[in-house]
Amino acid sequence: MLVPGRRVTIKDVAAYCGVSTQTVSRVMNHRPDVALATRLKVEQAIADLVYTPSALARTLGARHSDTIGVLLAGMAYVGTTQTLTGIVDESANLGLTVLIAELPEVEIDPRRAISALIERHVDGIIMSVPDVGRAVDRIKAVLRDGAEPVVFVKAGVSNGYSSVLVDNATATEEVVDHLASLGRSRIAYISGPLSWHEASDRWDGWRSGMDKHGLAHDPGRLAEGDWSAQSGADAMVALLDRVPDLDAVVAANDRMALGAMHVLRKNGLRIPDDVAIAGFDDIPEAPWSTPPLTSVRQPLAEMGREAVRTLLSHVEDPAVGVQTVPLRAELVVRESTIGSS
Amino acid sequence: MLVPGRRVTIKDVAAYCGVSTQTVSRVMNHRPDVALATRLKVEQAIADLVYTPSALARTLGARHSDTIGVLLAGMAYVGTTQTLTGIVDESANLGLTVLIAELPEVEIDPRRAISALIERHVDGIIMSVPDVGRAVDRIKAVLRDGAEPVVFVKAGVSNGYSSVLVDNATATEEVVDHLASLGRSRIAYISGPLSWHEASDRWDGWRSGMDKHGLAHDPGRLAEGDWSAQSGADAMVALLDRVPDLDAVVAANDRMALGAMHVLRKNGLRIPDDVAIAGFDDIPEAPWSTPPLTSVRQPLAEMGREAVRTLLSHVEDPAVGVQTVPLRAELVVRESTIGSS
DNA sequence: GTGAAAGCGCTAACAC
DNA sequence: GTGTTAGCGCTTTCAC
Repeated sequence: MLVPGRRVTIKDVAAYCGVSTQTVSRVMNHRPDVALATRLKVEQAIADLVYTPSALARTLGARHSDTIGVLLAGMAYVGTTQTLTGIVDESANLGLTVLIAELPEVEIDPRRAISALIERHVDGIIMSVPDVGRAVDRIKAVLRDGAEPVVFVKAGVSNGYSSVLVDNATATEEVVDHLASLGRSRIAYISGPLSWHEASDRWDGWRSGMDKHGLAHDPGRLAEGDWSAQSGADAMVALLDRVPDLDAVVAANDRMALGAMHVLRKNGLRIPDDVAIAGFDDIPEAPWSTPPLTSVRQPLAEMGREAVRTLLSHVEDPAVGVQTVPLRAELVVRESTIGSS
Repeated sequence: MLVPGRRVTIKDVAAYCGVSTQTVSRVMNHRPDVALATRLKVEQAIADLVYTPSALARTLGARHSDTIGVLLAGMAYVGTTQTLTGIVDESANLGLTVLIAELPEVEIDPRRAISALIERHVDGIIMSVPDVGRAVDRIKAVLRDGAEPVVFVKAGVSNGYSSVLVDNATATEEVVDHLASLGRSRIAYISGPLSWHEASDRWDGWRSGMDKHGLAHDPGRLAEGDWSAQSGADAMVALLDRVPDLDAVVAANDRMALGAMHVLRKNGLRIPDDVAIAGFDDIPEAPWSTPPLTSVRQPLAEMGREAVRTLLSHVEDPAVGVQTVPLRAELVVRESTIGSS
């Protein structure tokens, strides 16, 4: 009974069962003021005609879309996907649809991507973009003042918008605490690109941790990578050259830690006997490296869920103030720092 | 000059510069039949008012959205993200927007997710869902007959829809060829869940490869995992018990291979001297395991791009026939099979 | 409880 | 070249 090629509309349903389109609309929106007999009749018609309502038309008429936009950058980076999963899950729970706009590269002008979301009448936007260089500033510049509520995830604290994030500095400090408690004192650091806010926060954490324990953290003990395993290996080579007597390494992410472990092993250094090493992210492979890697686990999916809830609070009450939601990261200790037995 | 809270519409722009909405529409769509002076005037007005056209309204009027939908399942699995990146990139190149619907779990009823896409008037849909159990059949059952063009990625060959995929069986056969050429003969296999089409294809490849070289592939040499590293470790334990003299292992993905390597090492077996091992996927960590892991690299991003192009060919010419686009996977040989020097 | 009318923001088809 | 008239499919507002 389908009319191929033509969309089944609310009018078709109305005509099919002899009511007005308004009544069909009421049934679809579960409004109470419809007689039971009518409701049944309409529901049958909807089923018979395989009617799929148009979200576009609904949004246009209703002035809200029940849809939130997500600006994503660097989907290839660890974690982005998990955050997105949290966003999608929680949105489904709350009856929201998620629209995704991807920035192929972090440093690209976000104007078009954000427009794509606004053009589709999203009720609000979650910015899941690493705070690199002026990326977040550029986003803020594009946002029409206050037209749509916005929440940042993993970035952009105290920029005038709400944000959900973990305290990278404190988490890294805890890694240093852990190593210091094990008696390590000559601790080197492999950083991510310092243009990344996350990287510089973690670096801060390493330094304040070292300070706390009265340990040296001169620039000679720092090497900057680009998050890749290869860059971690390169950084390790440089550090071994500059600090031959180091007894521990903290890496700003797990991939760089894996690269560094490779180099340590090549140089005949035993992990953790000679050099202890810890990463950040707790990627799925971390427990399966040789030896299993101590790391910091961020509640990535939970951050996504929290971002949705925070955004919704803004959508429902535009007068609500800026909120900063800090979540705790967790140190996961494995053999790369404590050894096996 | 912004009117806060109210959307700037085409009417505002038209009134602002004293032309009809139609003329504004023409300018926005880069139609040639507009006088240069008028065009300039309108463009200035658009800039002045910070006008963002409504994609919703445009779609409703134009009867096409220039938007394609992607049904995604198992974003946590390796590769899904890369395929999505390819889809997003190529879509941007072709001036298309991508709408994503996520299935939280593979086995969930896809009806709602597909509806969400159709409700938003997508011009076509890419199904990026692993072929598990009856998942693909269920999708086909939901599709309104031929209303929207559909392309499957990494699944669903010869189901009446176009599809883009790699030949998993042949790729796995090449892994066996490689090991056989190295003189390995007692080759065990760690499979993914056999309810997954991809897993059973790879298993087929292992068996036909073993057959080709006259090697035994009895069920005792097969262990089934769930793609996780832990399950690979468990499988390896079982295999060592059943086939104590094995000299090589093929795993259906890299994570299970990592788990298996862990167990081999725990048992004092040297890789690859005693046991060679190969995985599948070539995850970023594969070159950095101990030893670096031989694996099979799929052109995941390219599959995404190809899927977009194939879908577009259907959108542009509804009469075009079903297409099957096979892409080649590539064996990446590393030390886990050939040793270091 | 139900229906009629107007409008959401845009484009297609036709005038001029 | 440009404007006018109808919609696209739905929701709102206000009748009855």
